[in-house]
Amino acid sequence: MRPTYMPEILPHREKEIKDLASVLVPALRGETPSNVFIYGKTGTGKTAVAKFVGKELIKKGKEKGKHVNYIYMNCEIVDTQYRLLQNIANHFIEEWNEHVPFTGWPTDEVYAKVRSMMDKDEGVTVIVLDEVDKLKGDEALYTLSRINSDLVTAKVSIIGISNDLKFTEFLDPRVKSSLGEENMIFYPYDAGQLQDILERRVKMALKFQVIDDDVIPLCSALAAQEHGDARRALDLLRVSAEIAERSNAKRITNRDVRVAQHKIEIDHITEVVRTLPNQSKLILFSILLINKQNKKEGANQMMTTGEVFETYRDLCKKARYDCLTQRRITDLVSELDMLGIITARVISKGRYGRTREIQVPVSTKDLLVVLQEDDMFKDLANYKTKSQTRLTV
DNA sequence: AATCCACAGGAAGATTAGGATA
DNA sequence: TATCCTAATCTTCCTGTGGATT
Repeated sequence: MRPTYMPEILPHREKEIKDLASVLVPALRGETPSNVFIYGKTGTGKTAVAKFVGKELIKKGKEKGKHVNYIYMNCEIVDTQYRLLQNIANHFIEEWNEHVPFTGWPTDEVYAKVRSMMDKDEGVTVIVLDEVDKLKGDEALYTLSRINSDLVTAKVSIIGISNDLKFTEFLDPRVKSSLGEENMIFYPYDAGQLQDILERRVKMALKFQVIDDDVIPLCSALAAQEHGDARRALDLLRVSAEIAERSNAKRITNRDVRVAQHKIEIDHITEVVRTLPNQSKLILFSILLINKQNKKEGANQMMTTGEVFETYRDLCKKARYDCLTQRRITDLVSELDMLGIITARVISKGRYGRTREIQVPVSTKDLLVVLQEDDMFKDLANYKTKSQTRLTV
């Protein structure tokens, strides 16, 4: 049930598979397939379909005695033009016993190498660029899109995959028209389809009857609410199973799913917090401190931008850290709000001004622990807010 | 109805980091 | 390696405002 597992059958994506296959089919006749652009939110099966069709293509190619190359690359990892070309070159290395080093060669020489290797290979090459929007600079795409005109015998077609619908808007028009010969959109799964996917997976992964009847519908419903993300649904089920297993339960129940969802959410927020820039961390730390103290005093659980800024400034002084202006804090606070770590909405307290009312919805303890992983907060752990010091003095 | 608090949040310019280029 | 460019970050200065209070 891990996200890396690639099933043999992709339920409810038959049409997409057929569409993509029919675009790529000319490759089996030795012709150049159109370039394709695939859009779709996360967990809608873009990558899975692309890989699946690729595998089929190679298989069918072997049957028919046609040689087809299929290169899959994730542009989040292979994110520069050089690495892209190098990766393509590497694909041919085994066959031709050539060698391209990780670094050192000028990019155009690698390009020339790729070209000559492809021509020697004489086949059709399908290049899949997953998450193309992560690629740095559109130069790389431009190079690839015009590679066909530089080739003599070989043929190349490109499949671009992105979850950003607006991605092509910022692209060079030439690249845009050449890449977007065919467009495909993957729509999110609905709750029923997710349920079906889960059921099939469960049959393979879990023993019979270890799962309560309402668990799968619940997982699918929760995931469907969240943009119909199949990966999310599977994660939910897997984590539920792990939770049930850990507590030595015989069956996975409804409650495990609820716990699992909470855990996934916490994990997600924790990860976001961990990768926050330092200034934002400091601000969050201030908010948490005030929150903690308010709770202790039984005061109401909200605070204003002014209070946060005051505490933040003191913390900066203590930690000998550069202090930003309140204007900037305003923006960073609303950024934290957008990330879903805190809730901040503008309210008016009438005569007493207009401010943001800031609240911390998730467990303060978890977040404090995460923040204190950072050395910066070691010294600040025992810091007391103004009003608290006043109390002790 | 008028006042006025405590900020929100826009505009424009300064500073800075990182990457490209010569 | 030095220099230039760009985007992101941050500051300064500013006007705007919802509604409890006067």
